[in-house]
Parts: sequence; C-alpha cells; structure tokens
Amino acid sequence: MLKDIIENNQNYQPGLSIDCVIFGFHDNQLKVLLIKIPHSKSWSLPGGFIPIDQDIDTAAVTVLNGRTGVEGIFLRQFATFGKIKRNDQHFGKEVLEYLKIEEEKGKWLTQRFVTIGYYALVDFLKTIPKSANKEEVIEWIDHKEVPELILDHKEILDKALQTLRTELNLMPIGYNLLPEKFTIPELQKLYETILDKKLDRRNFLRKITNIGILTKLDEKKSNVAHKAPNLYSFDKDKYDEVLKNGLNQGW
Amino acid sequence: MLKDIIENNQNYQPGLSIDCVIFGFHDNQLKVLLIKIPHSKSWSLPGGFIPIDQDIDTAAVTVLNGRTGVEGIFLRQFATFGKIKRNDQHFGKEVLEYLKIEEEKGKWLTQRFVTIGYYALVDFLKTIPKSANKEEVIEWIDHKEVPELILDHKEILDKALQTLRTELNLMPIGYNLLPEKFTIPELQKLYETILDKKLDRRNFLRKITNIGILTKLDEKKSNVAHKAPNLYSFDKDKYDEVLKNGLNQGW
DNA sequence: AGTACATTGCGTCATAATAACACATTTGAA
DNA sequence: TTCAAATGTGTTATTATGACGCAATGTACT
Repeated sequence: MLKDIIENNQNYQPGLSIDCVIFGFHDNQLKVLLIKIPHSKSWSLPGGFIPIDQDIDTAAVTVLNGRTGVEGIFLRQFATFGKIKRNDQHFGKEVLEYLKIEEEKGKWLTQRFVTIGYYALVDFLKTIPKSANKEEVIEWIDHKEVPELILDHKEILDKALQTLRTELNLMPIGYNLLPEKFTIPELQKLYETILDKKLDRRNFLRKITNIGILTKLDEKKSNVAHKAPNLYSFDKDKYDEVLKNGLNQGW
Repeated sequence: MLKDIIENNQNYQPGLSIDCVIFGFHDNQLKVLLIKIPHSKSWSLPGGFIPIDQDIDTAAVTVLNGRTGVEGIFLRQFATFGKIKRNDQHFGKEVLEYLKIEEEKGKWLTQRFVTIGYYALVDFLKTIPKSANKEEVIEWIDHKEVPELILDHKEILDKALQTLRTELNLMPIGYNLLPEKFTIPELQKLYETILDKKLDRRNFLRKITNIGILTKLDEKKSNVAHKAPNLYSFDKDKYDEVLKNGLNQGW
C-alpha cells in the first residue's frame, strides 16, 4: 500500500522509483499492462518504490510478480528518467489528497523523483493482472491505443518500445511472449507488430529458422481457418546460447 | 567541493549519484579518464551529485565539462547501478574522516546510494583533464591497464565498454574520438581496440566507406614511416543522418 | 644509389545473406 | 464443387562478406 510506504518512508530509497513497461502479445496485438488510478483521469505504468535494503533489480521483480503473478520472466532495465519537470508537485498533492494524508506528512512523496524504467516480456495467457486494491483497475491495452498517461509515462513507454525494437536485432525474442507451442506466422506477426512493418513470409521463415533456435513439432495447429500451420517450439538451450552471444554481430 | 555538497545536501537529490566513463583514443589505445582520491588506495570514475533543480542529463554534462573542458561531446546514459551492497558504509566513513566531517553531519553521504552511469566519447587532444583540488590526481589510463577501482566502479566501466561495443554495430562512432582529419588505418585501430580483435584492412575500408560518412581529403598524413596514408574527415551531415537512422537494421 | 621491408591502395574471387517473386497444397466457406 | 485465403517449399538476381593477391609508396639500411 502506498499509504504504508509514505508513512514508513524511512524504509525506502528517497526520490527514486521504478516503473515497468510490461509487454504481452495476444490477438496479433502487442499489449501493455496499464493501471487506472481512481484519483486521476489518466492511466499509469505499474510502478513501485525501492526498499532501502533491496537491489533495484529485486524491487523491479517484486513489482512485476505482484502485478502479473508470473515468475522467471524476461525483465530488463532500459533507462532512467530524471528530468526535473517529470513529476510536478500537482500530481503528488492529488495523490496525498486522495489518500487523506496531510501535506506535511506526505512530503516524502511530493519531493523530486527520478524513476528507473524496466521492461518485461510476459506470456499473455499465463498472466493474471492483479490490482492492488478495489478502486484500482489493471488492464492489458493495445500499444496502439494507449490512453493519456500520467507524468512522463508516455515517454517511458515509447523509450521501452524503441529499446525493444533495437534489441530485436541483437537477440532472439518470443520465448517470453508466446505460448510453448506456436506457429511461424504467429511469430512473424509478433515481429511485425513490434517493428510496425510487414515482412515477407518466406524470407522470414528462412531467416528465423537459420538462427537455429526453433524445433519443428510433428503437430499442426487445430481449429483454424484455411491451411493448418505447423507448430514449433523454442529449443531453450540454443535460445539461451544465442541470447548470450547475440546475433547480427556486424563487425 | 564534496564538503560543500554534504553540508548543503538539501540542495541535492538524496541517495543518487552520477558516474561517468569518459573514453578517449590516443597512441592506438582506448583510454579512460580516472581519478585518484587521496584517501583511498583505489582509483575512481569521475562522478558527481544531482542538484535538486537539475535534469540528470544536465548534471552529467556538468561532470563531464568540469573534468574535460570539452563541450558538445557525445554523452549517453547506459545503465543505473543499484545493488544494495554497491557502496559499503566503510567507504563513506573513510571519506568523512578525510574531509573531517562528523559522522552525524555526514549521514547524507553514508546512506545507500544508487548511481546512474553515463559514458562519453571525447577527443583526446582537445581534452585537458582537470582535478578538483590539489590532492586529487586525474589521468588518462589505458583501458587494458585499469588499476583497482573503488566500490563497483570496475563493473560500471565494464558495462560501459560492453555497451560501446554493442553500439558500434548500431551507429557510427569516431567523430567524437578522433581529430578532424584522420586516416583509415587510425579509424580501424579505434574499432579494433574497442572490439578487441583484428579486422581485415581491405574489408574494413570497403565496409566503412560504404556507410557513406567519410570524405576523402586531397591530403596525405605527413611525418610517418612507410607509405603516407590518405587523410579523411567525417561528413557531419551524413554522419548525423546515419546516427539518427542507425545502421545494420537486421529486420 | 640501390635494396629490403613495412604499410597503404586497389583489386579479385568464392561464398553467404538478402530481397523479390512463383507455384502447388490445404482447408473452410460460398 | 469451386473459390478464397492462408501455408509450405521452392527459384533467381542482387548484394554483402570473408579471404586473399599484388603493385605502389616511403623509410631505413648498406
């Protein structure tokens, strides 16, 4: 609870927060987990504070697990946001008013905050979004239809997506975003959605299989319109190896 | 002065610092600007604190300008370090003892600190390393001969170099590390030094010129042994364009 | 002055990666 | 039964890459 944190703020790193951009993939859409706070018209990224005796990475994992219930997911720090105007006094005071905390006692919250951005890739179907309380709404929202966000959260989200796009060229993705069994067209849609551009079906197949991280299963997807596509799974060992060594070395 | 900052710590963001990994290139060596603090056996990265009314990027620029005297340089945030054990109490107390500040008054410094890492690429010859005071030594040190560093500064340095290596595949570099006029072999040495591997002379020339950011000058380098190599300069417009759009798109 | 040697500039060639496209197959729906 | 939409498996031309060859240039040494 935010109120508890503010009242026991000596147990938390001052002026520093964490915000998570949690990506999922469903219905051919790249979705982001967003929170609607009752006291604001805007939505926000799931975030949290850093216990004084915890690594920042650990604090980020806590936020993620708390919101998704999923463990062992892909989580990566991508940038730290510290513009002086990023959190205005006004927003903090709104929160205090809502929580019925006096301005003096809530000073910890209205001080200047720097936030560390993490992005996560999770399996949409395994995720059960959890709201922290009754008034809070937490929802998967298509990244193309993100509503107005509080503070600089839009900027954080954009930067996360931009980072994800870049990292697509440096490492394989999909293991964390797709179910265990999936089809090549599904994987391609994921790539197309993240990159926001069409790729050639046949060239994609060749390139993705050449990486050597896919295992073709002796099974076809059922209950589909048109020709049933083959199912694949990731070869976790090879996947991890490529993750570690990177792809597209360049030089 | 650190003492002033501690005494006026209400003007600074608490528990948050900045550390800069400043790279330069000279004598075919990738060098890092390091500081020797009198009260410690170890060296450290140039760093600083964040004025409560300044963007973190601005604070990083201030650190950089203050140490190098160079302006308009390449400066990029690459990671934030926040392990709980990264700054031990012991180190902070040493500093306080050296500065003759009572433990109680110096509590601001011995609290838990998270640090934001920036790396910079500067022109070695245009840089005049500046020490903050008489007792402090600041020096260019070959990245292969870095001595013991305080706290987790070695980890920060390693991560900066690793980031630089990755970014070499995503963008052109050299504009900030080399003098205005340079030779292809010099540029190749820079790449080889950063990547820590040999590249083929002829293939390097082809690949680097194909990027389209180099202008061949009608001039040869003088006072050199053996055949005089041609001089080149960067085409700033095209360089910036490639910087913006990136290279090696992959997908 | 002549020669050896290191280094540069400009090539070639075989192979791999990429982009663009053709055609047959499978399946649900008209 | 036929059509439309999607999948599976190719082909071909172009480009990029990796591994070399060789002549030109300038220093250093005899």
